[in-house]
Amino acid sequence: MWVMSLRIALLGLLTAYGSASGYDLTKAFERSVAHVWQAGHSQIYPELAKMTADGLVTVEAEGARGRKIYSITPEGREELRAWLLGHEPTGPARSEIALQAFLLPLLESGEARAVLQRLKTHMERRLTELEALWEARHAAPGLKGASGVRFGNLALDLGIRQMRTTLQWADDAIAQLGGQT
Amino acid sequence: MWVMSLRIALLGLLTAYGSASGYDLTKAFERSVAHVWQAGHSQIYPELAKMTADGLVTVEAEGARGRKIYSITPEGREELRAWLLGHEPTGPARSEIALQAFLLPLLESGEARAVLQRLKTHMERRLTELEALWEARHAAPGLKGASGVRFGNLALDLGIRQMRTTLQWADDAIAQLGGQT
DNA sequence: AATTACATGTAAGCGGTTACATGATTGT
DNA sequence: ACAATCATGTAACCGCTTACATGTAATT
Repeated sequence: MWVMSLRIALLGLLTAYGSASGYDLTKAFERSVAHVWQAGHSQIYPELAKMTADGLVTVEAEGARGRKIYSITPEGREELRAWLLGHEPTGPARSEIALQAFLLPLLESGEARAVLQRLKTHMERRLTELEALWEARHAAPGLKGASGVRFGNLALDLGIRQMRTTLQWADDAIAQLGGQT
Repeated sequence: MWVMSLRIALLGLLTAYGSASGYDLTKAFERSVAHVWQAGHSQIYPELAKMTADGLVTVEAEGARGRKIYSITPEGREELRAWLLGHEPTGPARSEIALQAFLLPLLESGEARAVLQRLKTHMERRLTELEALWEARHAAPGLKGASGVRFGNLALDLGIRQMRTTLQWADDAIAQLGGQT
């Protein structure tokens, strides 16, 4: 039962925004958490319903177009707090890049180099996106959290660093292959 | 349809080992790929059955205790090759650490620091394990791939680098929090 | 009038985890 | 005899993706 991270992400967003509809949360997901976790509306709506049943959120009001406005309850706040303070991250994230890295020696070195090169191009594009986001955040005022740090900046920093590390790894791997052809 | 990475991992292992039973593959998973991808026997046995039906592997022989020995077919080899050469890695891996990082500003800085510290301890332990594995691999002769590189070394290198990066990030995040208390 | 954006849901199917279930062989 | 390991499978449940389905309000 203790993975349930969609729940946690939603509680986090509700804490940050105060109150929001399922639609708002879906959009907020796309804009922010999406770099770290994905979820579509078809997953979010039923989850909000379950969370309402579990008393973690409530329907505060119903607006135009059937819009339901949710807010977090004290129980929800407690659940979020408990997760943040007590959650032990489970085993290594399953990463397709890592799997590709694992299997790469099965290719001959010329092909392996081509794969790494393609991977690099892909990652460079992503890195540029993340860096642009970073710049934008440091120019415009953002959503503030309890400790005054902008919401999501730490995660963005982590993402950028990991991308750079992976790029460096790809470079070194290519260099190594080159020496063994 | 194009995620299917368990299939790919199994084909990769079968290529490396030549032939193996479902049991062997399950054990091999635990020992090697597990740092990158997890799968239990309850997933592997049915998948091998499906792969047999799809002509990617064949039951080469049946040994003692109902042991079925699988080997890869030319079609299987082709499938693996196509994936390695052609697979575009999809969006960012969903990582629990990253989600925690994202939500961390919702805690007050003392608590956030404690969470980061716990995360660090956890990651330091994992890093030590990975480094021990690295040392072991450089001492003992390992499984060799087509290009002469030891199978899985590239992935292990990537894992170690990412772990170090994440540790550095945690240190810097703690330092930042310290300055804001 | 037509299109876009808002807004909410359900259903099918897949991948993955945990637990259940069974039995043979080897080592102590 | 008993335990551990070998060896294979099934069932229930959950999380996630894709697609289906419906309707309202604002914009052009």
